[in-house]
Amino acid sequence: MRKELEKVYAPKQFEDRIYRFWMEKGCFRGVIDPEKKPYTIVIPPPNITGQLHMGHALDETLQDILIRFKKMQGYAALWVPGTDHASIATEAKIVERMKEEGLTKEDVGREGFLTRAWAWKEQYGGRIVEQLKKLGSACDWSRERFTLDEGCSKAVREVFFRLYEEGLIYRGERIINWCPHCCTSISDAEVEYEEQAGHFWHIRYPLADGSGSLELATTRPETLLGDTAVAVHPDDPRYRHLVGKTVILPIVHREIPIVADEYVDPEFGTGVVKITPAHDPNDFEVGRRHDLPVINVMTDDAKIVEDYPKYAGMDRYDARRAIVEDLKAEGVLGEVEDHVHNVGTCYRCGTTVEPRVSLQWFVKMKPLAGPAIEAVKNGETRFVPERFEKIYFHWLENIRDWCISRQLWWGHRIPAFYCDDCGEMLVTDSTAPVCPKCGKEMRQDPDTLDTWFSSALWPFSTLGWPDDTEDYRYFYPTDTLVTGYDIIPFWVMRMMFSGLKQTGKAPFHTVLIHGLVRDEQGRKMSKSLGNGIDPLEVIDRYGADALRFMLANGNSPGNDMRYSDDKVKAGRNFANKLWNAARFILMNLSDNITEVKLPAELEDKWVLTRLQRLIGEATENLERYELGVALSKITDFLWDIFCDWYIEVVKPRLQEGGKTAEDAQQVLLTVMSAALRLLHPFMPFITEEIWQAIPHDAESIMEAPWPEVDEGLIFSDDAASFEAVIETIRGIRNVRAEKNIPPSRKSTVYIETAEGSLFQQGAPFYQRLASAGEVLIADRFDDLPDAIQVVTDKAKVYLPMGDLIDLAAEKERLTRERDKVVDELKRLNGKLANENFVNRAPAAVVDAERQKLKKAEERLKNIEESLAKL
RNA sequence: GGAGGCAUAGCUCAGCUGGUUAGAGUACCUGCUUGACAUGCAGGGGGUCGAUGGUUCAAGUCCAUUUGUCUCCACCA
Repeated sequence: MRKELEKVYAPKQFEDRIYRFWMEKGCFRGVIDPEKKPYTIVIPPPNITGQLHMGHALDETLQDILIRFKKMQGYAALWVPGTDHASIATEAKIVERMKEEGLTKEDVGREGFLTRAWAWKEQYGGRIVEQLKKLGSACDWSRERFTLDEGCSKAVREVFFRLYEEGLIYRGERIINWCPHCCTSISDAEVEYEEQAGHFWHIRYPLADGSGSLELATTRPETLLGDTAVAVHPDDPRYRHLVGKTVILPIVHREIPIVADEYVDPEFGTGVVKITPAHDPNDFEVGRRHDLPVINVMTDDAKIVEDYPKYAGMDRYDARRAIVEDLKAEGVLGEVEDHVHNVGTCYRCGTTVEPRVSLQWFVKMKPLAGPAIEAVKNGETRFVPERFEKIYFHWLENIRDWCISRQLWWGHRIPAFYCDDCGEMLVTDSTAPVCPKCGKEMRQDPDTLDTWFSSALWPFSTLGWPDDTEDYRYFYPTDTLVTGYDIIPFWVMRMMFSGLKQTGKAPFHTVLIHGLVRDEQGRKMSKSLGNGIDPLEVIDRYGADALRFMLANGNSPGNDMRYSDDKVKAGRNFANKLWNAARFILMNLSDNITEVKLPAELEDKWVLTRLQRLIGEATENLERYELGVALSKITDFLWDIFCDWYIEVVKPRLQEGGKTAEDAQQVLLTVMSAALRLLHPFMPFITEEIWQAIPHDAESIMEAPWPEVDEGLIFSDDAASFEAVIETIRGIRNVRAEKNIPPSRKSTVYIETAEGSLFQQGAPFYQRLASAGEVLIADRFDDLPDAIQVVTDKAKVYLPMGDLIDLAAEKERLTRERDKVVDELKRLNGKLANENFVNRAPAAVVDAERQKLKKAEERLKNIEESLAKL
């Protein structure tokens, strides 16, 4: 059944309705079909704490374009949606909320806390999903997943067991990044560095034998409480003789050794370094090499521990001030320099990270990184654009073991159990194991896993792995992963090594990387700046299609883009244009019009030829992930070729009625139908709404086939002829505009040409499109009145306009044109006279130049003949 | 310290593996109640493609150097 189109393009009136229609029809469902090839994308699962922002909007739009395109191309397309439990972010939210009630985690206990967290998830976790729907995302919601659901949890445990069995997961005391605010360890990838102004305090450590002192410099004097050595370079002549002696640690007055270690740079500072293995990653390594004790001086929330009564309970910065004062009092403080250095901060809360030795679980990375590097090197997986492979390699080649335990409750609990009696440890799927050694009840590790541990399994855990499901067999490996460059190290890399390790296959063959959406001034959109643009507001004002247009148009892979209201408006305007073109066609469409088989007129052949070219090019661009290029070609075609030329040219035929009108209607329908389908991946709502209104086969445009090039509708010569007509019309418009002649003032048009039949076909258009009165065509006109002249390579056009004609000006204008053509001829002749060019350039290029030369020569001849008549 | 991006019309940006006289949107200027659309139509001005050098018959496109700018990584205590 055909529907009417409203007079005004008002996306709000149909976008939600159409989304429901798709849902009810099951258009988004990925259906296993052995006859088809699968095409799978898994969504980068947004955090349940999140709201849709422009970054999501871009990410989802790109995925949606690919899914819709592939589906129309006949693939069994599946887009798996879902959300991420986001352990730190969510836990922080819940803790915050409890704080308002005056409660802490400890007050409610683990069970109570998790109950609250799940309740929160039920209440708010669906928000972002609803927002994705507003965008038009063609996700298979029947397969929606959550990183903490039963299936994902099973996959997580399975991977944990496997890696543990192989010794790739281990528990140990290592130095890790600790966030004193979130009170948990975080991984290297979760640390962000920022420049901070600080100081460089010089401190003298007296030698134990009283023979003097060693001066060193530090940015963190408070850590001296945990110093267990000072180090110098083994070859440093200044200090070599002191190695093996001891110094007295100021304030604490502990005797600590002087060690020699290559790590020390003699050129930097005084060439002496205090070693605090518990609070600095490098010092930790030095400590291991020299078997130094590790003294932790801080609590979980970065306060000084009770072993140092004078500072106990002081926050690390207060302790710093106090210790500096005490050093001064002790007379060991030297120079204090200003110093700018980079400080690690928690990506979540911005708190300065405290490196800290602690007992954590780790994944051994080296054995996993190798295959992940290899898979990209050998092309099993490729990045678009390619340059991001470098970032990927860099991370994997320099990777350290991954700290996966988090001191949080919201997440996948580590399946390890300890016997408090005998110290036995057991990794098991059982929920209440007994100690295999002493038979006692065991206590489960209180920690949970890094959120990214479960995200890393997303491409296969969502498809049923570790079970051998139909989905997994058919849809895995997935095809394209779409994500921002900022999460390559967090996610892409980890999915790669996890997929390769667990499934033996790379989880996807292509990683399509996009950039950030910045604000109009080019700044990163952020909460603190308050410059974020809410995509939902934009959709509310302009429609989802306009927003999607803005995000896809003029954006190329890997590059950042700027949001701007004007760009969204451009999208809305284009939608409006398309809307009105469709309305125009519907107004003029007789019953039982079918798509064209044999185009009748020149303009029909032209527009169909251009359409075939568009189909070929847009398809190729899409296949190469050049989405923005494809969209702008489709837009240009619809607006310039179809609306501004074809529809205008064909209006008189539609008025006339009869066969010629029906022929035109067939072409209008053919072109509209194909162009709608080409545009559909980018602007799904409006294309569906129009699709429903025009005669159509498939019930939904989503089920319509992607257009293919029809060789039978390519008419190169006719198309070229029509271009000549267009050129002439443009020429007439130009001179009329130049002379400010109002359209109401018509003029007889004399066309002097050797190709009379061609221009005869174009004759009706001059009246409509070039304000022509009578049109006369001949090989030669004698005794023409004075006229304005338009000269192309195929014709001389005369516009006798009585009082408007200034012969001297005409002569000048034509002379200028002649000079231009002469210059061009000179250039072309020069090029073609160059033997190197003719011999070495491809024949096609040389031919094209010869064609140009011919055209220019014709044009020059015509101009000169015209001039002669003046 | 290392790596990379970007630099093209006033503004925002396309320009794929080098091949017309470098494009679009927007802004600007001039006309237009052209019965689909003023969210529009027609026309116009505006760029020595950051700089220098090189490769090539041919460079916005490839190479080197350089300037500005942004980002990522490392983090010398």
